[in-house]
Amino acid sequence: MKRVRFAPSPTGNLHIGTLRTALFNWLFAKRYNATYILRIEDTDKARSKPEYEGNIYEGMDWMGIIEDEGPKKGGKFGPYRQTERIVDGIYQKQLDRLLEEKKAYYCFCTDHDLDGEREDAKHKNRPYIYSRKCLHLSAEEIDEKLKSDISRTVKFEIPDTKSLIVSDGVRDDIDFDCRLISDFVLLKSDGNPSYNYSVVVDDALMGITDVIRGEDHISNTPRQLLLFKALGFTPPQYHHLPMILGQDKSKLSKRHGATAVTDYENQGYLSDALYNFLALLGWSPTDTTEIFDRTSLSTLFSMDRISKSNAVFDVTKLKWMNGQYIRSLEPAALAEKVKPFIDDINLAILDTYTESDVVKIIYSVRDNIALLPDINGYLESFNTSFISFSEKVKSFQFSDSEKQVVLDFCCSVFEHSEFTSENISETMDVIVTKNDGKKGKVFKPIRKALIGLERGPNIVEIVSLLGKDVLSERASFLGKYFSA
RNA sequence: GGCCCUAUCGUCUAGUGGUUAGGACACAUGGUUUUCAUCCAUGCAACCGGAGUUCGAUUCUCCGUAGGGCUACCA
Repeated sequence: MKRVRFAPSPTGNLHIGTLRTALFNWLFAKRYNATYILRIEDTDKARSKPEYEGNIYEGMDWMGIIEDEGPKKGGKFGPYRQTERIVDGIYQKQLDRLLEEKKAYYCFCTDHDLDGEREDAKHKNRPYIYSRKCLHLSAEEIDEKLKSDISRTVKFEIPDTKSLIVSDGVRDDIDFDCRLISDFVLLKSDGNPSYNYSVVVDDALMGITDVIRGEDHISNTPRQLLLFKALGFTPPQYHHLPMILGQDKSKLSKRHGATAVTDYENQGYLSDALYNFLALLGWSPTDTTEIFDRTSLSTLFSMDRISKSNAVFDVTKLKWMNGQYIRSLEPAALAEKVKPFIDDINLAILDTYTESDVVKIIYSVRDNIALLPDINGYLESFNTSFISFSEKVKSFQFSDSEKQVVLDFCCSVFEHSEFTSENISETMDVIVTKNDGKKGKVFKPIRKALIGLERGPNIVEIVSLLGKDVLSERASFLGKYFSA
């Protein structure tokens, strides 16, 4: 059984790029029947915040990505939060082995020393490699320094290998020259494991078989692979995903506008749409289908169709896709999604209707909506307020023939005992026929006179929902107004 | 600077040693619609450059170029 993990660090709100990584891990799990693990990498004490971890859960929940094992869910390989694993001594235990086997060593160099070496390397146009000053310390020297309160780290000694092959599930084998890689920190001076160290220990101990992550981790991979070997664990298969870029083709970041998943939720995107859209950023099916439900995505997804090149995040297409999803929703489901985005003014309008009419109203304007809050621009037509209506009507000019059409309609429509769409439509048809089949000459004045607006959803729908009472109020007003 | 990855319409992408290089978004035009929107049709638009391999390269190789990533006691 394969095991994959999504390992975000709670140092900010869940990012769209991070979410994509989670999604691909999730899709991999669904497709290849793997266990999906959520691990919180919070070893950066300064930047990690509980509220960010909460934001991650919130985003995962919204997207419907549910972990099989994780901090909240538990599991046999826990704990799943790195700070808790530190307390359990998990990293220390492995570190002792490395120290014992002389694969790692204490380093007492100061920031100042290290910065100097780095500057020197830069000056000489050479890659920075740690001088290994501390590798050659005698046992006595080390003991003495360890007893003092002098700051120390533990570093990994990079083996002198010319060629280290990293196999990647997405691209060809990648060849690294280890002589160009500097010894790096395993244990930070604050006593916490570094990322490159903790990630290896955790992936190893949690039995991770496949690591699916962003391409920005490629250069970390040789270090991690070396650590796997030094610890005697079998490394996972790595798969490096292309990056998501902003419009200017640089790494997607805050300056590109909305990048937090919650931003998209708040703007009125449907999680289904984002899910579908993100899946298509770096993966493509064998045919030209673009709209997938979650189930078919889970079965169609495959690692061998992941692309290698970075992708620009195109909000315009996401917006289009959101519209597609909105239009595919059933009336009740659409109403439920839309309601939280309706503003107070429009809420007041809807309050004058029954629950089932509200659902019909919302459904009647679905073609005009790309983002959920767009609904607010289309509800005015259903305003039953007489004051607001009469004021709007007074701003229009009506010709005599237009007045006649409106009056005709008002007379005929009340012949129906019920205001169903069919009945209203039938009345309309009669009037259109009377006017030489010229629909424009009928629909436009009726909309202006009865609604007080020039645009809006289907007039037949509006009239049937407005109902008899409101319409008779308006009709009698128009009767007086037109003859005045 | 060093190391690594990548390169097809503006964007997301499909694809092949010989194709009219396909689809989607966007854009333009036309149609349907009472209007807006939706929907439908059509159009516009791409193989980064140079060598090499080959009868033939967008496709394979190399070299450039461009973009991206990493180069931390951040993850």
